[in-house]
Amino acid sequence: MVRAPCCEKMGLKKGPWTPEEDQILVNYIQIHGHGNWRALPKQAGLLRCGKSCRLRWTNYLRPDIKRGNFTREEEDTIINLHELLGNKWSAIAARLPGRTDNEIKNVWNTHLKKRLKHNNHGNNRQQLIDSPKDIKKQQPVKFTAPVTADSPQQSISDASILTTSDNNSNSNSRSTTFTMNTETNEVGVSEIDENFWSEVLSADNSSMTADFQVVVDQFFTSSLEAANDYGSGVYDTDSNMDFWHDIFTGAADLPEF
DNA sequence: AAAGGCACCAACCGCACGGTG
DNA sequence: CCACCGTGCGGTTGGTGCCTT
Repeated sequence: MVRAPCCEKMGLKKGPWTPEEDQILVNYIQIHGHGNWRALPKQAGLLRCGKSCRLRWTNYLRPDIKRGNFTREEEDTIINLHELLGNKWSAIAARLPGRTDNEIKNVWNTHLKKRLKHNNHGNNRQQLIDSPKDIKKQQPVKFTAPVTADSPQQSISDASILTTSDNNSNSNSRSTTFTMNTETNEVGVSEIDENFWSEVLSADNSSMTADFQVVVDQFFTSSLEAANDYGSGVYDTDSNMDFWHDIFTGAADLPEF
């Protein structure tokens, strides 16, 4: 038994939105907020399902949407993030203010995939970009490194738990925990799995300590630079990963940036 | 000028997940 | 524990306009 699409109810409109419908939706949300999406169309007087309203608002009508073509810089960011995260469009969009996941997905499918194919014809790295999930099939990397600052000699043969805590406040102490799994891709390079990147990059900043936010931001910047360098053969993935692993686990201090 | 092919992108669909009663 | 509901996400579709023949 297949669930009927929500818009198949009698009288609900599908397809492109008219300017009048847009205006009704914008006016309603500006006054009342969106609250419950399912109840919204009825309250606003729209013959649409809640899902359609939410999509129209988040992908097109939201005031903070950036319109117009993507800059080269934005495209490069998408390419690098896609290399890190795979098809996690919402996580990528979280790093591109004003751009929606849908928009990024469209740009990737229509422009960037072709551009990469053209630029990296016959290159092993391109296989990885086309099918990032292949990484999961690889054997885990076996290496010994500190797990936490508290137990620096522990082995992390397959996974590690990273914890940082706010040292500045005992009473309001918080911690943020991420799980890091490492794998080897098809060209023999050690990589940290995409779920880790997804968790870190899409994490709610308010739940992180200030110190950890610095680490994440610097890690992100470094990863982008590294990804840029990789194409020219300069990037040493293994040493880069070891470096950041030590920073994350407290085995090394965060250097001056 | 007309027809067919192609590219683009807004919108839809199905699924997964978290919250709640 | 379970069912239901609301929401978010990623994959896909279909309409439109441009380009080529």
